[in-house]
Amino acid sequence: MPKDYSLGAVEVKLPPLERFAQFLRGKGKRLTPQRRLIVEQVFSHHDHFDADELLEHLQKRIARRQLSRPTVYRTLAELTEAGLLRKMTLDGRGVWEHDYGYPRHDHLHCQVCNRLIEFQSDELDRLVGEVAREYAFAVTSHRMFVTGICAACRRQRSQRRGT
Amino acid sequence: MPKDYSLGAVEVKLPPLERFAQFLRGKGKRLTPQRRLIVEQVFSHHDHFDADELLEHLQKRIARRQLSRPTVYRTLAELTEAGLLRKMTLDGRGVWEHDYGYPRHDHLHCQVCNRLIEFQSDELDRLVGEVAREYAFAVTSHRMFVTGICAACRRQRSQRRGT
DNA sequence: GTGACTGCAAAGTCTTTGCACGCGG
DNA sequence: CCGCGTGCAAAGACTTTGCAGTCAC
Repeated sequence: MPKDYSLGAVEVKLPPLERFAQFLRGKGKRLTPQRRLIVEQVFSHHDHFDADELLEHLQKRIARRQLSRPTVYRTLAELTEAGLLRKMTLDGRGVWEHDYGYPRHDHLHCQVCNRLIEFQSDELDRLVGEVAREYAFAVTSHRMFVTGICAACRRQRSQRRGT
Repeated sequence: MPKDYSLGAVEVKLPPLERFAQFLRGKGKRLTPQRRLIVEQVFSHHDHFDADELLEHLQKRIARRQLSRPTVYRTLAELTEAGLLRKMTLDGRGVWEHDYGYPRHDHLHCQVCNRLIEFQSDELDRLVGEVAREYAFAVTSHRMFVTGICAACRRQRSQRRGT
């Protein structure tokens, strides 16, 4: 039987927005309409996104002058600090993904369609620990990106070639 | 016996400069003093570096107006295209490392001293292949960064704490 | 000699910051 | 009503590009 690399779920006590509200309160910060809007959009579906994509989606929902680019960056930083999001860098630009309520995972990155496919491997985590032990290295986290061509793009390519 | 995660060597037919000269000739390009200088500096020792560090080192060797920042970027791109260097992105800035004559490897990244420690794991490579097969994903390459605190920095920290 | 290469200056891309007004708690 | 948060404009960090003179071949 092939191993299962798909992702399970993680128990979560609070919805993201409430968790964020809690975090903000603890810091004497405020839950503004802008912050609320961003959290709702971000957690409305599971996806990876950059600041531009997020801003674009949000500006379909509201008037432009209710949400600016700096606020998007500022709020994404806060959500990351709060542990709701995880930030990574792809081709030199920031990309965020869900962290809160989402299990540890790594990524296959399709260089054709740019899609990120998530997978989980306990064996990989174990291996990281093993290597780290060898170097007396205290692991905080790890990031693995496998670059290549995804199944869908491979199919399209072979069709175009007529093979 | 603990496994060996250190790096071996790779057979190389030509010194880096000659290999680059070959590459340039094949493209109708020229081996200028600037390109020669950069290759010599880059391959004078094994290290990771960004454009600034490289330029700084080079400007100790020559007058400033003999080597500009754009030329550094342009040459690094050519060396990468030629397969002599590999480029990665760390905290949003470009970092290059030797590729030609150097085996595949992954990195431990110390978040205190910023050092990159290289390690090699066949098991990791095997695991990547296994996951990719599961997703019918055609692997081009992979990048793994383990973030944490290296042995040296851990020692310093415990000394400062008096433990 | 000629077209590739260079330095310079300027532009580009993505992200962050200074500031004065506005509003959440 | 205090001071955090916002949008705006501008600055910043890093990298790339246009151009005219220069040089490798």
